[in-house]
Amino acid sequence: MSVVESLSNSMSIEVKESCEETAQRGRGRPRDEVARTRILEAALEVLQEVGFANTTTDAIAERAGASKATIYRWWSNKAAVVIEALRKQVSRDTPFADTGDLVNDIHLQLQGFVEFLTGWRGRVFKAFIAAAQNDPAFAESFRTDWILPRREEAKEIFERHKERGALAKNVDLELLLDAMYGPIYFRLLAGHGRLDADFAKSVGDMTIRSLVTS
Amino acid sequence: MSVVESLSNSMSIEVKESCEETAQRGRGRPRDEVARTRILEAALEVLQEVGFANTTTDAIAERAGASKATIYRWWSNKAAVVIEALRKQVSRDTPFADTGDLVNDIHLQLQGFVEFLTGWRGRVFKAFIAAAQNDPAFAESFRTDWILPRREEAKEIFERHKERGALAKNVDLELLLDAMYGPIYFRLLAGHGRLDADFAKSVGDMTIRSLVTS
Amino acid sequence: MSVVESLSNSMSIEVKESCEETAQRGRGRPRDEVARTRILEAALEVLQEVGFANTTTDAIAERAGASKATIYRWWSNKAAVVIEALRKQVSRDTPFADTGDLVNDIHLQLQGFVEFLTGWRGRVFKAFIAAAQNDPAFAESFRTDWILPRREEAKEIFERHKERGALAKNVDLELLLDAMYGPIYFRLLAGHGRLDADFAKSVGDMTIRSLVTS
Amino acid sequence: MSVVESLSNSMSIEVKESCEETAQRGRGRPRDEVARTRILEAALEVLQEVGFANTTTDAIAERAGASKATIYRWWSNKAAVVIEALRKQVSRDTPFADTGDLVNDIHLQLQGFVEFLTGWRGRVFKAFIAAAQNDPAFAESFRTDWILPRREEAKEIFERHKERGALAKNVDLELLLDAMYGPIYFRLLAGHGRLDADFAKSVGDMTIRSLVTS
DNA sequence: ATCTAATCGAGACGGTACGTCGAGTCTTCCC
DNA sequence: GGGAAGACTCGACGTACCGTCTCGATTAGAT
Repeated sequence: MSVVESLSNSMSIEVKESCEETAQRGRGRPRDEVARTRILEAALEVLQEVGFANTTTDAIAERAGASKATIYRWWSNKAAVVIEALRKQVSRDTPFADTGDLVNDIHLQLQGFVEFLTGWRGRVFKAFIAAAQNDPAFAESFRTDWILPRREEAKEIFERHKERGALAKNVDLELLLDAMYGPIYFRLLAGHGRLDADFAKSVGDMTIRSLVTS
Repeated sequence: MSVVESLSNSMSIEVKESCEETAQRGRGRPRDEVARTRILEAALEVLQEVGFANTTTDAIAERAGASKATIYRWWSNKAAVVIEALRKQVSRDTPFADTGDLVNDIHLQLQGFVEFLTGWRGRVFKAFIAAAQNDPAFAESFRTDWILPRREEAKEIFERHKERGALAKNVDLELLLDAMYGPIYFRLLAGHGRLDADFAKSVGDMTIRSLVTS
Repeated sequence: MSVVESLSNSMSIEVKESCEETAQRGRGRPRDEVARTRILEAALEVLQEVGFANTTTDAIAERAGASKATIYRWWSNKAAVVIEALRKQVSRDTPFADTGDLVNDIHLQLQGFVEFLTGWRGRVFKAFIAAAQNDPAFAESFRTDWILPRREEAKEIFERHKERGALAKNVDLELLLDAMYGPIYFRLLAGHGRLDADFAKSVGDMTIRSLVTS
Repeated sequence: MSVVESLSNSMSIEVKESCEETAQRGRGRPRDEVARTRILEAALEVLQEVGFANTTTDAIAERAGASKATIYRWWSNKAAVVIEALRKQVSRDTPFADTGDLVNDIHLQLQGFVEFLTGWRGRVFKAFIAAAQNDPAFAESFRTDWILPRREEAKEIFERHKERGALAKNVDLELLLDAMYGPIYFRLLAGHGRLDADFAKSVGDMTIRSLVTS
């Protein structure tokens, strides 16, 4: 069983497909957008079923009813296909809780995130993070499109808690968010312990304790 | 089959056998500990030079002056060798701090870990985590040969702090460790913020605050 | 899976496709007949230089400028390649005589076979037979890829002699072939007597005598 | 599944074990003759069960309750052990038939030989012949100890038939014997057709036909 | 109504690494 | 010093996957 797959994806991945590209269409047969879609769907299915390491381009091609040549014509390598497939799936989860009560917000948010990770989206999300470790361009996208917007959303809410006095002004929000999410990411990726509602509760409690004393 | 090897954290080539090791020594030629050490060292060198993805068992074997068969006799696959090699080095270069002072221990440990992650070993470590997400066998090795032994090491020290009364008896050590390491893993993998001594200090402070109130 | 390939005894690199070959040509890149030829030639060269026991698939692949995968796509194992390579050469250098005269055909064929066995290919052939005794898979290849095709070739010619009336209809061709080749195999393997043109002549004479009276 | 095993047995095989060797016994523990016997018996058993190609020294050692070192101390390689083990088993079969009637003698002899080959001794005999192809020393022994004595025996009987006038004086007995045994050896080793009483009968008939007309 | 060029499915190809297996050697302890 | 146990080096095996390539068949815009 092969373990490594991330050879030379240091180069940027061509994913952008702007609509106006059809304008410059030359003479020949136009790109088959159906095939493209089938390939991405197939990639996601295979990925979910067997994991990244056991995902082969042959398997994707076969399931998509496409040929490997078609895959490699449009994506530079296996990782690029899978990553583009993942990108669409990991887009949205529940918005940050905003009940007006700090303790409640934290607990609800952690509960929701753990729920999101438990289930098939968790598997995909793990693959998503893994992919980001191997490809700088994808890592950038991971931060910009996923991590940062969600942190901004959370920080806005925490800012309101600060204004209400529920949260001390001098609390480092970056650190607070790391304290909340870090342990959950850790268990997700290292798998050394259960990742369930109880754990979410404990992490929330601990986070809150570290705040109250400050 | 994974190779559990939490017997001796001795840093050198000592063939010294502790009492319980003589028990399992039957007849026949004993395991060549020198070869074992050479293999781990070679793995580390290859890892450093060509990166995780380009590390091959043949290269390790050749550099170690050992045969592939010997590698596969003692480690279930390439991943296991590489993981153990790196973990050994960490245990050696960054043993869990044991100064007798809880606060100090936590800070020192986090400083050491962040330092470890800054540099080429950090890149390798990220590759490990990525690989673990993709391949169940690798994930198992990663947990068994890296995560769990390190945690055991830390928990023993915390247990002593509990006995001394520096730490409340009812503290959940698993949770404590997640609180310490989680934020660091998070920044390592998501890259949304700096991963330096200051951050380590902040995480340590926060962890300790959450303990004092409990 | 053994590769039956009794289609074209063409001695060169012709990619010419006969009528029934187009039938099995589906879509996709067609088999590279040049590579196939190169592999068989390389096998023969390696065989000659280092002997059967020291012939490796890697060596054949490298010399042929092919990949091992290609070899194993078309031949079930090393033995099959080597057997086919040698058999092809024999069919080419020593095609079954077809002069129209039965007596002549038999004598020429036995002369050619004895000549073949005298020299390096005789040594290789002995190694083949030895290997066939020890390994069922090899034995199967040896029968399918060597013995049977050669016998079919001969039987076709004998059938024509039957139609011309030179050979009685009730002659058992299997037995006839055993009578011709058996004594030669016997001396080759047991080495109890000379294996030369005189012997071939004598065996031919004796075989013919046994036919005339029948 | 490995096919080849005959690497470097071109060197002569040390088998001689004269009884007076015990006289020159030195200081240490004397050779364990029981172990030697066990090894040879084990070799024969393994050989019969799995064939030469699948016979491993480990398997022999394990079954014999011996160690590989002991095997290699007394035999130069795997072939040497197996050959010595075989040598004793293939020693005797039925003596050449001598009924006074030439036709009868030939048929009886061929029947007996085919019977001998059918059954477990046939398997061993095949391995015996195969071994002779790879080792000159063993080939010599095969000829001297097995082939030639039996041919002499047969020739004596045929000489008496000549004196009685049942056989023409000018018949080449060597050739006659090759005609009788060759086809049987051929089928035994190439396995392209049945090797049974019917075949023996046919070969006998054919041999006799070739004689009568001469 | 062709011609021409880009695209598609299929699948063979060179290459690289994998993990396994067997041969024959060596090292320890036991007798 | 022989023998059992078993770890070691060496080298070939056959497999798997990657990314490239070459076919014949499609599919439009250009001529």
